Amino acid sequence: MKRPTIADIAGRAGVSRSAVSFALNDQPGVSEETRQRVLAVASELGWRPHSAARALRGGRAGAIGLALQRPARLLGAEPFTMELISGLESELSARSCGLNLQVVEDTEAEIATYRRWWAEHRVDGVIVLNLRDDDPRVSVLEDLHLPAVVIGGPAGTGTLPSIWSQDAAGMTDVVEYLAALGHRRLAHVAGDPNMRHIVDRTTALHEVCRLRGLPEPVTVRADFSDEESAQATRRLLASPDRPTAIIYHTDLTAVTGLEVALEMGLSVPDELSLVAFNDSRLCRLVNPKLTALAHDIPGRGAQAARMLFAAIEAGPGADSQPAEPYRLLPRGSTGVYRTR
Amino acid sequence: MKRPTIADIAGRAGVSRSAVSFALNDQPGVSEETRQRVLAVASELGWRPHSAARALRGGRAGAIGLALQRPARLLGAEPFTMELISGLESELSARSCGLNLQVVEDTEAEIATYRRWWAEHRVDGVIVLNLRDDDPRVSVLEDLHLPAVVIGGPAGTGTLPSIWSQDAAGMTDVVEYLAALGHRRLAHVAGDPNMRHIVDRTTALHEVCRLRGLPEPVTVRADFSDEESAQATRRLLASPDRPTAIIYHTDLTAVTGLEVALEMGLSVPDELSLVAFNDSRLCRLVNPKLTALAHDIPGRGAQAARMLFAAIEAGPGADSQPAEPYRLLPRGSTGVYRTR
DNA sequence: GTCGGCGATGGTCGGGCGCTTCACGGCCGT
DNA sequence: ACGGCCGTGAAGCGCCCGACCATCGCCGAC
Repeated sequence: MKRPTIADIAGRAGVSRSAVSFALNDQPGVSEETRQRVLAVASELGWRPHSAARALRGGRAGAIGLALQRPARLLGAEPFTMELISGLESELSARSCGLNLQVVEDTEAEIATYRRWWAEHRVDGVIVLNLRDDDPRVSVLEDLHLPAVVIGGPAGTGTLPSIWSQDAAGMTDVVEYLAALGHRRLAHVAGDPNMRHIVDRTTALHEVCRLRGLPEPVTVRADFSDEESAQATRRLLASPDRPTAIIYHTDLTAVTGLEVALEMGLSVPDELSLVAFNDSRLCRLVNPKLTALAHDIPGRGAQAARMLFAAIEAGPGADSQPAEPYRLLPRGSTGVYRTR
Repeated sequence: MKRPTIADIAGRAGVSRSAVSFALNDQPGVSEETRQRVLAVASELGWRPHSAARALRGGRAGAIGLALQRPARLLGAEPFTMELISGLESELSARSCGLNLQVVEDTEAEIATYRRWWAEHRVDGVIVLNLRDDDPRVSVLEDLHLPAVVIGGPAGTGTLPSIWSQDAAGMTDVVEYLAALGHRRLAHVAGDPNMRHIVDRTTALHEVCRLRGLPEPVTVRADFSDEESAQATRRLLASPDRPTAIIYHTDLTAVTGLEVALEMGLSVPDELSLVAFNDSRLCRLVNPKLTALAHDIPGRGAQAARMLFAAIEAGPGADSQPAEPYRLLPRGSTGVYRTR
């Protein structure tokens, strides 16, 4: 079984290759009758354009790239990535555009991947995750003129359009909700403090606490591993003036935190309230169910894809957009603080 | 910034384009000295082969395909996919081969994707997941002569090589372990009974129970959703001769089952033992921790990638291989059955 | 009334994207 | 003179598109 080419179609339809090309691309220059004949032959032969030939001709690669920078064994644990991908795909498949995935070790490798994709003409644009302060990826992508959409921001993305999750607003909602429940000593188990969204949240947390006259909150770092999160929680809860509410930067860390709290004999939510950024089934699987800040990740993926297509077609200079705000979903893990 | 081509290198190095090509591809026909000069210029210019031009020339597309057939919102919940991908990538990136991802609705769409990938020359081969009985994907891939490796099997994969997880052996281990703990009434919360591995497990379960003189086990179906799994568990536990041990087909369904059991006031493991196929952090997050059948999913991904490369290079007719066997990891959710 | 010119229509031709590779051709040593 | 060794030229992968060309109908000039 051989792949048909336009030459095959041209032969069968009794016209030149150019005529076939015009007909298949809805270009003027062929009569309606010829066009129909060509289309009929093409579909009969099951013709599809050879993506490499198109790309070589100077057209699109017909794919976008996504580099994932996470330790391999942790990628699976968080639903975020797959949800984002499924959102991306919903837009991509509508335009029959492929998705190129690459798992990379670190930022350096990620940049190398972008250069490679660019030099090899493999992708028409990329989606950038987890923006950091002074992120070197931004200027590389600008230099390469490789269309890109950053998820994160809005500051620090240079000329690249971005989708910024409203992390400060989300954190503000949480703090006000907890304050309304009577909580005063808050703690924050955060991720990598180089991440833009972590900074935004931390800043907002301290800001709101100050405004409302709450004591200075504690922010501790714990990345994705169970151990770090468990240990961070253990330390927070063992401290003399232990917090009455803890906000976690992911669902996974929050669930781990909950286990630790229960292990230490604390009653949730009577003695300790817990909130997770990122909602997922995980939050509903545990007991009590976790109060969470939910956002529509597939929706954000779709939005990113649409923006990327716009950037690919229209060139740089597109506008950044806010993502849908977080929705606070109160569940069993938060409640009025009861002094004993 | 323009991408350099071999013509640019040829100009700078003062040789012909063919000489450059020979030098860059370790082909004979250029002197060592020229080769070094060319390589130096190439790396100075940051040259990389234009993947489309190579592919057009008749070479490889330099990418493999993975079609994921799952409802979008469920894809994220299970770590399986991402772990598999990270395993694939570990081999792919070593050969600087890309991964094309496509989320599809159903088998029909998946087949259409294979045809498209084939016709568009987009991938050199594909990985096929979740083999079913009389799987129509197999014959399509055979007809297209598109190299493929099936994860699942070994039966029913036609001429395609496969990696077969030893599901029957895994199930046998579990049953014997449970029997040794004194359990006699077993139940099995399984997934889609069209899936090959589900059939293998179910068959093995019934077989072993028969051999050991245990009563006929119950198999009920529950796919990936929380509700189905919860309901299946509830029904099993409400039946007059309720099982003393339940085996779940995924970590996620098992965790849901555990929640239901605790909700119904059963003590785990004293009154009910639970086992999950597929280990993950989820199993360790809950209390008691779940006994699980673990297997190395990234390892399997890597194995699949290696087999696919072999199939791409050597043509069809490669051998199927067993995957690493499941390892039974006894944890807190299983124990001796205590009659009350 | 006839005829050249002209635009529109519907098509063909061929080059070239970047790369590989086959066929050949100098040049040297034997 | 002849066989390596190095190196060049050119073709061609499949597709797109700018350049070109034939035909025809229409119009105005004579």
